[in-house]
Amino acid sequence: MADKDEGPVRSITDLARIAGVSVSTVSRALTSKGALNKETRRRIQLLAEERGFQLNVAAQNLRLGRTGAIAVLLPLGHERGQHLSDPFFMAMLGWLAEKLTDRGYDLLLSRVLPEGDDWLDNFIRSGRVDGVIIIGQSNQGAVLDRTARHYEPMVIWGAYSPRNAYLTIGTDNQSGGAIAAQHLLDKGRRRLAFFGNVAVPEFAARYQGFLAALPDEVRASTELVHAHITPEASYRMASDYFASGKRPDGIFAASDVTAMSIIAAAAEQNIRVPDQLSVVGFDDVPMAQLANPPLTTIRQDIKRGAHLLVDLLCQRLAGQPCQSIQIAPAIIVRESS
Amino acid sequence: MADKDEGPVRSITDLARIAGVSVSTVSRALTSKGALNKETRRRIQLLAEERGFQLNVAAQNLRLGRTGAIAVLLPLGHERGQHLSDPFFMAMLGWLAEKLTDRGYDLLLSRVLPEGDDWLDNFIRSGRVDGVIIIGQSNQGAVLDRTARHYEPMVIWGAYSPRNAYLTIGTDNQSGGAIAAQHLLDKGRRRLAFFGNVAVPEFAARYQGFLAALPDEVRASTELVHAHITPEASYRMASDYFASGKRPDGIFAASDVTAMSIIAAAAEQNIRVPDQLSVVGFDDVPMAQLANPPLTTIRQDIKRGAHLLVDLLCQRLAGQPCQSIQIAPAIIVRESS
DNA sequence: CTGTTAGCGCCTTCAA
DNA sequence: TTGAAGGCGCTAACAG
Repeated sequence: MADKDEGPVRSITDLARIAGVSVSTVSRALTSKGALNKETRRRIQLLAEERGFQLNVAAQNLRLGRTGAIAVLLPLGHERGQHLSDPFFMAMLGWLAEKLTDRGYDLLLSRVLPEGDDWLDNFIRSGRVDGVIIIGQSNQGAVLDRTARHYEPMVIWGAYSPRNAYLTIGTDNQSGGAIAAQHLLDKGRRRLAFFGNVAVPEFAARYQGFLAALPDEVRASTELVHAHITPEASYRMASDYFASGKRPDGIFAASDVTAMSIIAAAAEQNIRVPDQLSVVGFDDVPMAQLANPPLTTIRQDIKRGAHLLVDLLCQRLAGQPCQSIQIAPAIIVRESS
Repeated sequence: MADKDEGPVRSITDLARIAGVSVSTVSRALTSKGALNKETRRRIQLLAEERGFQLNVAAQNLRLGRTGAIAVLLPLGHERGQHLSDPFFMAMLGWLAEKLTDRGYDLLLSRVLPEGDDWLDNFIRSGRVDGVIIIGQSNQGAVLDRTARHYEPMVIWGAYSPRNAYLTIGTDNQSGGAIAAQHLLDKGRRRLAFFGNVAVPEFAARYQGFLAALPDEVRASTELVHAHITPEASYRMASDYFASGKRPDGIFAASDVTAMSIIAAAAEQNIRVPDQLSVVGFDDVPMAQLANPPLTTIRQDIKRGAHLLVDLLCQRLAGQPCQSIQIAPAIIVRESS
């Protein structure tokens, strides 16, 4: 029947010629859309398989007016370091990849150095993706707000604020801070410090929740130490801090990486954790249980967060109404406190 | 001059109408390709900016017969755990993202559960990307070999073997193993063990290099402990191992994550590192210096590796000849040994 | 220097 | 049930 036409099959046109049918028939057979004789469909699908042919996704998408891809953007606004290697983001990225694949989307990964205030609009207008997930609002709240007014399919992982025009999914950072405070108080700690960069909205909320849960006299003496997010910077900051003679008995760190850096710096200066100093982290990254001593930390449910991000984005893409969600954190008590 | 035509500008056709020129003129102006009157070009670029118009990348790519994207694939063949959160891989991904962006490519991230032996061909034939970078050959050597015979633009991060038909970039794992062995010997250690899953070719090479560098009598007593890659699994394995009364004085771990798990398990059973036990890791992930004690490890130059991967892939895309490269590892001595 | 035209590979309406 | 034809947004000959 079919000509034993050799040569590579590059398009439905080729396949149609070989099968002796029209391109539209091939299209219908391979997309399983539209009415088509069962036998014809099977025959063409078989032929395609045999010849190793698959529809060209790019052309398909162009025709359908979509891209089939979702961008995951990491704005590196406040921290220039190797942000992308932060274990928290990485775990998040893993779950996002899985969830987006399940939904039939490709994941386009992009590190962004936000320059000026139209990097986001530019990216969106280039038309490479159908929607955008942004991990961490960094210091780009204004840009996000502006874009959100005219671009729907965008969801941000980060701290919630009723003032934001954009959709967020994120841990309830304030209550996380409060839990950490209560835990340190329960341990009898009274000379406290917070390590973190409060220019990052998420960290600011953790600090605020922490402070708010302390009795006045404790709060008054609580120190704020501006630690950066990379291990190196955190370590140096903690080292200098201890070297200057500061001896708090409880530290709440804005992230597990910072907490582990603090423990390392403390060990070096013979400050015993948890005997002399209790340390509480934030995130519960996989590495936290391998810290020495294993890290007490405020757990963010990363998997759930990733799922919510994708679900919400898909709702937006489907034109359904939806709203920001805060996820309740939980404390994981190990041995560092 | 130009009509003050309102309404959104969705394509070069729209913009051409507004500007009173032809579509090809707009195309030439916006791509900065082809000869064009300087003034005309400026005028159209300005107009585009003003109306917030950018070329549709998807259409552009379709026309040019490319996609502008490179896939980064993670075959999760041998380990079902959260491989994507492995810090080594993450650091690699970060550098790849940066380097590919520099080269004008998008990065398409995909976790792959290799099923059957045509997952790779299927992916490639879907035409979503111009090239493929695969992180870790896992247990998929045969699949990679077969694909490499008919698909050029593919580079693999992993162990080199002259038997492979595919291009690899990777650390010289054997010599890394040898360096670790020499270091432990120098420290006076003689009762040794290797922790790692030797079904993974990279780990097998580390083990092999390790063994080969040992004197016969030490080698004969060296134990192989089959530890998985996730922190949880490694920790459990090390815990059971120590609990069973085993007391080596030197351990070489296939990865930093495993090494840190071993240290955590040792600490729990009051085995002092490095007094009673020297531990050497592999990778030098950022976290390694935060371990307690800070981890002695065989460093892989991840940044250089990522750059080479991208460079090599681009050479392939340009049709230039190229060959596999091994990167020399270096030991970073800290306090765990 | 600029316009006209023919596709890139696919989907879909309309007709047969 | 199937085919013909137009077009998604863009680029690149080829003319003028």
